[in-house]
Amino acid sequence: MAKRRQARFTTQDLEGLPELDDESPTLWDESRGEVPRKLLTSAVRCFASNGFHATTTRDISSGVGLSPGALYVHFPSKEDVLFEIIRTAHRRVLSYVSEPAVLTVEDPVRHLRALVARYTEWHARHHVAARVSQYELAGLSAAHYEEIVEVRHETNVVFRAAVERGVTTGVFADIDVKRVSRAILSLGIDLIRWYRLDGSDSPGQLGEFTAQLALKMVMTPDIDLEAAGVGAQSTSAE
Amino acid sequence: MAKRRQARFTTQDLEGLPELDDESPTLWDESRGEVPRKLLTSAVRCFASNGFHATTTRDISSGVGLSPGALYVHFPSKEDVLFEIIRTAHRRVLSYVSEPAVLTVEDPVRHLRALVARYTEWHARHHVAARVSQYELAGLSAAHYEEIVEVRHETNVVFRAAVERGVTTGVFADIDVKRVSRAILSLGIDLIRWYRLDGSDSPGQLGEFTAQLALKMVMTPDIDLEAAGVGAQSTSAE
Amino acid sequence: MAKRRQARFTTQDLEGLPELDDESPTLWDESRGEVPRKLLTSAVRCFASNGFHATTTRDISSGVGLSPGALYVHFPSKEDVLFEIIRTAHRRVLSYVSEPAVLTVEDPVRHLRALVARYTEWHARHHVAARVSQYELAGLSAAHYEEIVEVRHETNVVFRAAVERGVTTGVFADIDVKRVSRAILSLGIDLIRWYRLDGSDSPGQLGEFTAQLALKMVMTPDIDLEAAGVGAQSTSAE
Amino acid sequence: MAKRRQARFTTQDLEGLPELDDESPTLWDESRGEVPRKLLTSAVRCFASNGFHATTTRDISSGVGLSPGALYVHFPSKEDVLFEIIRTAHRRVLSYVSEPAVLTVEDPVRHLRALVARYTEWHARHHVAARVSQYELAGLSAAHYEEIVEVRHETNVVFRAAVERGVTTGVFADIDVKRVSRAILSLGIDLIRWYRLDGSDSPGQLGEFTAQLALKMVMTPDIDLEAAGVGAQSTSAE
DNA sequence: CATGAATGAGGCTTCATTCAT
DNA sequence: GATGAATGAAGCCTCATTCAT
Repeated sequence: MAKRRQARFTTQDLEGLPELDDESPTLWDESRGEVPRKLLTSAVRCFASNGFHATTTRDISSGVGLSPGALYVHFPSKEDVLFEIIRTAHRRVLSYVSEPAVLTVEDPVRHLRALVARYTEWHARHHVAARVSQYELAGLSAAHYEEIVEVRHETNVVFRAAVERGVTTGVFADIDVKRVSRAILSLGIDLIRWYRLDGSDSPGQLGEFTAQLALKMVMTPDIDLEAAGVGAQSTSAE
Repeated sequence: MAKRRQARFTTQDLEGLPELDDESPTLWDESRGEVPRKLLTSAVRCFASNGFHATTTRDISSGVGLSPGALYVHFPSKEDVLFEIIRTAHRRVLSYVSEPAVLTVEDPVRHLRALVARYTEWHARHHVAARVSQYELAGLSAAHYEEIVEVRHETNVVFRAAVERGVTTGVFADIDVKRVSRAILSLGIDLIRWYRLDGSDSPGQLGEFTAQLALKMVMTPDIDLEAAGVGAQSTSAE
Repeated sequence: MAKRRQARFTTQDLEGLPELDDESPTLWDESRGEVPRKLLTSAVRCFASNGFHATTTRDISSGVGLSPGALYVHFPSKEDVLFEIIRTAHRRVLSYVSEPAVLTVEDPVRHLRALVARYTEWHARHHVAARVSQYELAGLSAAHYEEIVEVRHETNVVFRAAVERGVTTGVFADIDVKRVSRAILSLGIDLIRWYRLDGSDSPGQLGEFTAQLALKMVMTPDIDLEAAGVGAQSTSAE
Repeated sequence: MAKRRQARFTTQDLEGLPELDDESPTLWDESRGEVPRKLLTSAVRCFASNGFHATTTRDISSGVGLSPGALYVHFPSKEDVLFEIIRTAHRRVLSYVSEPAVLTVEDPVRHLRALVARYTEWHARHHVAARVSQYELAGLSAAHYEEIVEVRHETNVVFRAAVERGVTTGVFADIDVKRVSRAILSLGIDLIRWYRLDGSDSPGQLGEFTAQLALKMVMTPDIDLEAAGVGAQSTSAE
């Protein structure tokens, strides 16, 4: 009976992907000791493969070669581990797109381009942690959730402002700022659903590519189907 | 801290949103009886709010006013309920973008536009079921998962073909078919993360808007930063 | 390592004492089903022998031949089982000493006698449940604890009033009402520390005996050591 | 509901009652170092507030500002700490009522009075440690329990002998020695359930008061309800 | 069909105790 | 002596699932 937790990707499987190993460990505050950082890395992998609720605290600690109770020496609860991961990821993204190198770019085009490229690149490079950070929000307590929502909002504001500036200055086409910003963020985030570091795109390349798409979205005026020289037969088809 | 299953959206909450009520019940095969269909609808809401693993079979059955055992009269297991939901959703999407009204459109521009509009519209209208169908794949058994992957692939092929056709016929710019198709699908799916039926966009409007963005992505040639008339100071900044 | 829970009396041991079997089952509200009542009886025995915290939920349910989880079909938590026991015991005592047959006795002497006899008799007859009810209060939640304190207070009031009446009417000696009432309650309760139904005293006999002691305490004026005809040598000894 | 260990009295609370601070530290053999004595004092408070099983070794050591492992530098186990407390308390009581000043009193009245006064006074003064010593016996190992039972028996014998002497010499009424001794001990012990040093009675006053009650119990002949001048109506009522 | 008590397999967390530093 | 990370053995409680009614 009960065919529970058929976990498609086990910790072992992931161990086989060296790219996953390389990524998370660079994420955590160095103020933490080595063991808690390893636990966070293990948790990221487990949560990303099986989801928060399908991951046991045993999975996390045994991923570091420790006993079940060891987790609680360093974190008050499983939920706190999740929170730590999500909070860190959200903060890192925000600070990565808020660095002076990006913020100080005067030209709206280059500014947005840099923003999107960095945002996308970060999510690609940290796609495992990002998956947890985007898809496991339901595992957070109400209080922790609120805290994350704040950071998300700040990040959104950064993008909306960038698009807005381009429109206001007339460099971009006359587009719907809120909707287009939302779409740009979608492009930069949704890749976590399918991205793999060992695929054909490096994080940097994917960033550039996505930035190009974003620019097309903001710089092109709406396409008028009639004016687009579309044949008569298809006009009626719609 | 962190209460067990703090369920941001409870069944009750969702009950309060009539839009959610209206949507799922239209999804299920009419060959099924009324009770199983109600159970599926209840399950969709629970899975969407709390996730598959955080949802209990009691949540599902009590959402229809039935006792714990009732679920098993109609479904062999909780995982089968999930499978039924995900399979139905995937099939509906595929058939919705494969209808003659779309397939027979000759003009690549109008064809892609219709495709994206429909795809987006479907996900917006059924955003609750779509959330389950996209984010709870990890809850499926390996065998069921495979079955879903097939359908997803077919859907992807439809989009890739549409983009390809535009490029081949020279109607679209000379773009990277695979990457752009992927990005278009991202736009049409990612809205399930934030879309609400009671928001400012109707599914139809969002579909049109997204279609426009997709057209911009396929019809605009790459933007040359130098040629874009960017000022000198920022040129060096990059 | 760890020689935890050496439980002097196990459920089995107690099973051997038929007197224990006879007592508790008569305590519970008949509105409850048979299984919950059996669980309460089992819990009383476990808590009395090992204490609340040293009793496992498994001990309780296996004492009725059920599986570990069965307890939770009938009670929300272990603490609720304790509360139910303590509440029932406290209420029964109060109502037993508040019955018309006692309350309506006009004569203060006979009134107090009846009160003490009944109070003592109840604790003797239900000494196992009473032990839980008196010594395991620390296991209650704050809210539940408050509820019990209320009932205790009511019971205390009954005794204090009885003593007061005797003093006011001049039937008793001129004693300290509060302190003597407290002492009388001590006599009626402390027997739960050592009483056994199979000992030489029946609950009724012990009740009568204790009532006699209580009467001596209220009807005798303070003893003056000097006037008590005590020899000179001992006077200085003090 | 019901939080784990809702500890009505925490170490902090107790810290606030200077009387509690003053009492236990005087109990321990001076042959022990200062740290172990402080640990015992901390343990007494914890065990008294929450019970042995609900007290963690961390509670005890942190109550002295030490780390978890510190306890084991001085005691082999938590149970040994409990044993040390209970043994010390029991021995102190026995020796306190066995001092020459009491034993040499010739007069049975003054002898019993002194015995009860001292016994009561000790329990009042050390009511916190006494609570542990009386109510946490179930936490002891079988071997340790036996050792304690011995001491208790010796103490009981002292009281029984005192009462017996009074009866034999005709100074006391013709009472049931065993039962009355038991009742007297009840009066001297049960106060630990409710006594507080900051209440209206000092240990000495409570001792005197209880001694008076004991004397009334041994010196008064049984009260004959008929002869007690009770009115006719109540005679039949019984 | 539906019920709901019961099961049994964990899952999260706690905690007495150990041990390297 | 003291520390505090680590252990491993439970303990409370949950939950998918079964089955007699």
